[in-house]
Amino acid sequence: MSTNKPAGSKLPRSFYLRPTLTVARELLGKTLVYHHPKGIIAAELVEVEAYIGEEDKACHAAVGRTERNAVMFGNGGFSYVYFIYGMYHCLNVVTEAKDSPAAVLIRAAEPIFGLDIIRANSPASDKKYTNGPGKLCRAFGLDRSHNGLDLCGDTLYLLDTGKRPTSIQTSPRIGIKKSADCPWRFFLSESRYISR
DNA sequence: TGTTGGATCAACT
DNA sequence: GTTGATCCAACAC
Repeated sequence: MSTNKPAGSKLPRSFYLRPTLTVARELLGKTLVYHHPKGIIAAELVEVEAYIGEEDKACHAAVGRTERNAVMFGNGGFSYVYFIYGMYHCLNVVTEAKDSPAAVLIRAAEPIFGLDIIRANSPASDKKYTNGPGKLCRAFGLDRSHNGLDLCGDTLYLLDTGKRPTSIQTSPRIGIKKSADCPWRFFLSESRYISR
């Protein structure tokens, strides 16, 4: 038996308006859903990182509000997608209330739906499609045009499937040079889809 | 108007 | 462990 869409209840705005570290931890095990032009893609989140406010030197909001990071200064529950290193995009979930700039970077996920589309978006040589923020966005077909989407809308959103992960671990964030010692990376230690 | 470096990844040594 | 690919936002001038 097969389904034609992932099951679960969409996370409400109130989920995102809480403290960023709480949101980051609770995002693990949730299902990211994207209504791609070719069909529905979904993956279960297994690795995230928190970027919190203007005090966090690694957070893009540390330089103050700019055109690029403006969405982080808005209300929680929106997408923040940026382009980096000339070839990759990264997907973030904006958290906390307006004027409290913070976000959670989606680093890795386990594909559970729309594998044919993910495969079509990825290089044929690639075996792991979503074990890193750049690869995950490529697999989903996300780019800067998806910046600022309302995650309480019907294009890009997260589902609570009722799953409650038990093996959550923390570590310092990966790939940054500023404030690299903050243990704000959360991941499911038993997952085979973690980055690195 | 020009320069620089980054929340990455893969392919090297 | 190091490096190249390759774009754009931020900042210096």
